[in-house]
Amino acid sequence: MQSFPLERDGLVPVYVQIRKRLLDRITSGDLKAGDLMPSEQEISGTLGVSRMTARQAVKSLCDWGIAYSMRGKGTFVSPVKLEKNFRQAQSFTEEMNALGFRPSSQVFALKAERAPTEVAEALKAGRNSEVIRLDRLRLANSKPMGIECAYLLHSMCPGLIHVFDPQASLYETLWKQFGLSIAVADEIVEVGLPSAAAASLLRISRNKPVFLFTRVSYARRGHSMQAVEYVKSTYRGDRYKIANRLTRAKLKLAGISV
Amino acid sequence: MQSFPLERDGLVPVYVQIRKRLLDRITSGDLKAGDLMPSEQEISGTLGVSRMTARQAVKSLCDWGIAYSMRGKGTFVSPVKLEKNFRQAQSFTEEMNALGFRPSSQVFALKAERAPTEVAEALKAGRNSEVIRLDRLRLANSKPMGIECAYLLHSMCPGLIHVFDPQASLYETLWKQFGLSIAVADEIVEVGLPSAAAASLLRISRNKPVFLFTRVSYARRGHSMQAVEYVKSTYRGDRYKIANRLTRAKLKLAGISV
DNA sequence: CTGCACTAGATGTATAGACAAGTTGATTGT
DNA sequence: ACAATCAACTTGTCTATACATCTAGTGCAG
Repeated sequence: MQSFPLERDGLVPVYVQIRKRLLDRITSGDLKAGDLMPSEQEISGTLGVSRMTARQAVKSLCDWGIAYSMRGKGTFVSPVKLEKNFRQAQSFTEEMNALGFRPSSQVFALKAERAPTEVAEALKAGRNSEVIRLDRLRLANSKPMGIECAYLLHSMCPGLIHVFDPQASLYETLWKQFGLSIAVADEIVEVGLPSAAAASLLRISRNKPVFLFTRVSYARRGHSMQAVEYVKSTYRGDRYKIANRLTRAKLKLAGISV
Repeated sequence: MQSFPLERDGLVPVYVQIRKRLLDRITSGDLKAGDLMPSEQEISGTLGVSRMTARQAVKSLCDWGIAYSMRGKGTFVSPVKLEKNFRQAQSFTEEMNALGFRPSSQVFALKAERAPTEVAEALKAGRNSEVIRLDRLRLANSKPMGIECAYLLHSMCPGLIHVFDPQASLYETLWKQFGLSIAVADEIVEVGLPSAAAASLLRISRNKPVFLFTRVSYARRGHSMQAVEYVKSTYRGDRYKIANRLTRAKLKLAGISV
């Protein structure tokens, strides 16, 4: 643990500073997988904070799966490596940037229309709700990766048609222009064969398997969680794969298995 | 909040009891999505616990995504429904049971062999490690769903070949016979076309797209996380889909995006 | 050498209090 | 009528303490 003093100016909570120091020791390799981390008492004494504050820092690392505690023994660094490319609710743009590819898009539809039944139901909107439809071919390093057909609730982002830059990230635009931050998304993944139009755009033959995604994204707006976006995507099977980390359900006592 | 007293016998922590009461109010519909939950002070006063204990109960609900807090306003029930069928690190058996199907298996290989290079690397075991290979056709309601080819470290489950019941759940056997509890698994999902053998077993033609899973499962044994199982699976694309819940990365301040 | 008791140290739980900071609505002064 | 202020209530952070429970080692009695 570095011993230079913590900042008590109230700008950054003390437990966040402690957590950052612990994370730095893990990412720098000073603390390796399976290593014993400093105990709560030790942190408390070294940095001059109460044990509960030290505990708050350690516990949040455990909540994130970066460490785990064993009663009576101590807290250890989790041996399962942290990998960046586990799919989060991030946009194609962010995902490709994280993987080191250069993302781009070709917009071939951007217009307002009545929500199809399937879309209206998924977004829990009225049958005749107006949506903005955005069809894009997605490319990484100029090679076609997939097609995305997005439906956005017009009421949540009025005027998107006029302010949207075809090369910009949709999620970034939603945030900067409309204050919408996509917090969670439910996604169904299926396999299939591409439609004739999709095969042509993706430059593959129609008998090549593809990923089919159906996604509903939710934004936190004030204190309500609002369905904002419905997307159907087709991605090339030879250029795309999904990495998932599966974790055992946490809840059994409570009767809900999350 | 029910007002009958909490049990202070130390068997069940007080904050777990409080959490259970809050969860009961949510699952029973007493508290609906978007509703304001009782404040920490209110819980503290009503149940006669300290505010920090009440807070611990509320915070764990927030950690699980069941509720969310806003400073100055209160804590609200999260509007996104809890669904049971989001893929966890559960076995085929558990998954099919949860979906209401009747799972079964046909074992067509169960033998000890030297780990192939790919398997040895994934399990972080020596080149000549002995593994147990278990090939199974998986069926739901007697219809073929997929093929799983599992490699298990022999050192972690010696004698599995003799005690394994072909109709039992592998994970259940690992737990009951060897004390191995699969805690986390990393999975790669790809799409492809089935091999001739796979197509025949799955009773599909070779041009039907399939899911290809590659999975490494880890068990917590003592205080170390040990790779135990390497599985390659082929699942029928017309009978299988994946439901994922994607959540925004929590960490930005700390410099790690989990 | 075996086995039991004890101890030091670790996390888990619980309490009581304090202050900071954000929200909301009522009150008060202009 | 309007605007600024204040009061009450919320969550967020931090401290100091206490006891429970589990682990691992030490040492002593047998």
